[in-house]
Amino acid sequence: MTRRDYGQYCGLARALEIVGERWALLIVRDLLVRPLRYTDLVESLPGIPTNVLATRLKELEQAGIVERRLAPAPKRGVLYALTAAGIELQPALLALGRWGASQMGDPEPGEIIRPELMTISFRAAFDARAARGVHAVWEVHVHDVVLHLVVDDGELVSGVGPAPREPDLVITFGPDGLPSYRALMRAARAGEVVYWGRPESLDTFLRVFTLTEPAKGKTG
Amino acid sequence: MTRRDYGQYCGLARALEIVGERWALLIVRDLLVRPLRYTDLVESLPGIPTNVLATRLKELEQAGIVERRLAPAPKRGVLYALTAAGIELQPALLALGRWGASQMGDPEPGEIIRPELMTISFRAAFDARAARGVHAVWEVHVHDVVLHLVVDDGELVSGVGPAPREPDLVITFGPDGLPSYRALMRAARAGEVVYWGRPESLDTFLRVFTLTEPAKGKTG
DNA sequence: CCGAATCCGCAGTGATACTG
DNA sequence: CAGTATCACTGCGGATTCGG
Repeated sequence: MTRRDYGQYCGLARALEIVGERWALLIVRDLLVRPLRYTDLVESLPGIPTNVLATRLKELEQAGIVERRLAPAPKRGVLYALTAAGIELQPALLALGRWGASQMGDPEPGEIIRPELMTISFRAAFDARAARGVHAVWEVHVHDVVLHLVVDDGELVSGVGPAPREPDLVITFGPDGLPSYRALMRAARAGEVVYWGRPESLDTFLRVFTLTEPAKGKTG
Repeated sequence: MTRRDYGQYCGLARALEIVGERWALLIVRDLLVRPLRYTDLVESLPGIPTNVLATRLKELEQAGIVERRLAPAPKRGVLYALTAAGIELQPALLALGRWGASQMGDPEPGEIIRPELMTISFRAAFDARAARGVHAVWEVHVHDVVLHLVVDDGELVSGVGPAPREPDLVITFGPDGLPSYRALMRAARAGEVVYWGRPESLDTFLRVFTLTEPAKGKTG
C-alpha cells in the first residue's frame, strides 16, 4: 500500500504506512473542510506535483479513506470526499496540528495562509468542557471567506459558508491582518475585530476557543 | 529542517515538516516507553538503515524533541531521551495509533510484535473517564517482559519493569499467544489469562482499558 | 477547463560495509 | 557502542503534454 511497510504489528506503524507519505495528511486535512475537486486540491496545496496528487488520491481511495463522487448539477466533474474511515482521522490530525502549532512562531515570509483552514483550527482549539451547556451560533468573516460555527452543548460543527440559522454574533476580520486563527484570536481578545449581534456572545466565543499560543522559549 | 517545507502557515504542515519523515514518529514512540541507546533503537526498529537512524536522531535533536544524555554508571554511553516538547507529541501519537489500530487486522506473517510497546497501547486504550475515582496498580507479565500500570483517579502511569508498589493484581500472559495488546485483552476477557491477587480488580482493568477492536467490514 | 499521464533530474532512502 | 561511508534505487519536485 505504501512505499515500504515497517514490518511491525503496531497501530502507529500501520497508520504511517497508510497516511504517512508526503502530502497525504494535508490532502485529508483539506477534505475535512469539505469535498473538493482535483483542481481545488492543486490550488490548496501549492507546490504539490500533479503526479503526486494523483498517486495519493488513488492510494487514499484504495485504502478506503477517500472516495470519488460525481459533482452535482451546475459544474459536473469529480469530487473527492472523505469516507467514514477518513473522517475518523480527524482527532489524530487535530492533535498533530495542535502540537505543530505549539512549535510554530509567526509566519515565515512566503508561507501562505488560507482562511478556509480556520474551520480546522476552530475544531482543534475547541474546548468541549468549556462548551458544556452552551448553545451558540457564530459567523466569522475573514477576508473574502465566510465561516460558521455552531455549538450545541459541547458539540461543535464548523464549516465554510454562512451560518445555517441566525447567528448570535457576526465577527469580521480583515482585509488587513493575516487570515490566521492566531491573528484572529489575538485581535478578538484585544477588541480589534468588528462584530455585530449580541456582544456578550463574544465572551463565550473566547472561552470555548482556546488560544494555544506556543510557550515561551526555544521552539526548536 | 526537513527535505522540503510545505510553505503553509498551518500547525499540521509544521508538524509534518518536523516529524513527518520516514521512521521519525516510530523513534519517538519507542522513546516514549523509556530512554534508549542507539543500538537499542537499531534493534527496536528492524529494517531501519543506520544512516537514517543517525540522521533522524540529529534532526530530532536539532528540533528540540530528543536530547542526548550520558548513560548512568554501569554501562556508559549515550542515551537518547525525549525533551518536554517530545513528550508533548504523545497525544497526537496515541490518536494516530488508535486510528491505525482501527484499520488493522490480525498480524501479517513476518510482522514483529514487541511486548514493551504494550505500554503505549495501554496509554492509547486508557479511558480517563472510566478511571475516575479508581486507584489501582497492575503488573502485566507478557512473555519475558514485565509492565506496570498505576491508575490514580483518572491518571495513568505505564512503563516497563515491576510495579513501584504492591500490585492489586498480577496478570500473566504467554509464552504462547502473541504478545500484542489485542491478544492480551481478548484473552483477559475470555478468562484465559493467569492472574494472581484480588480477582475483582480484573473487572476494573477491563473497564478502564478499552478493547478498540476494529469495526466489521472492509478495513482497506 | 478538468483530471490527469509522462519525462527528467535529484534528494531521500535501503542495504551493507566499515571505523573510531 | 555509536555511529560514518558508499552505492544502488525509488519517490519526489518541476515542467510539459494529453485526452475528455
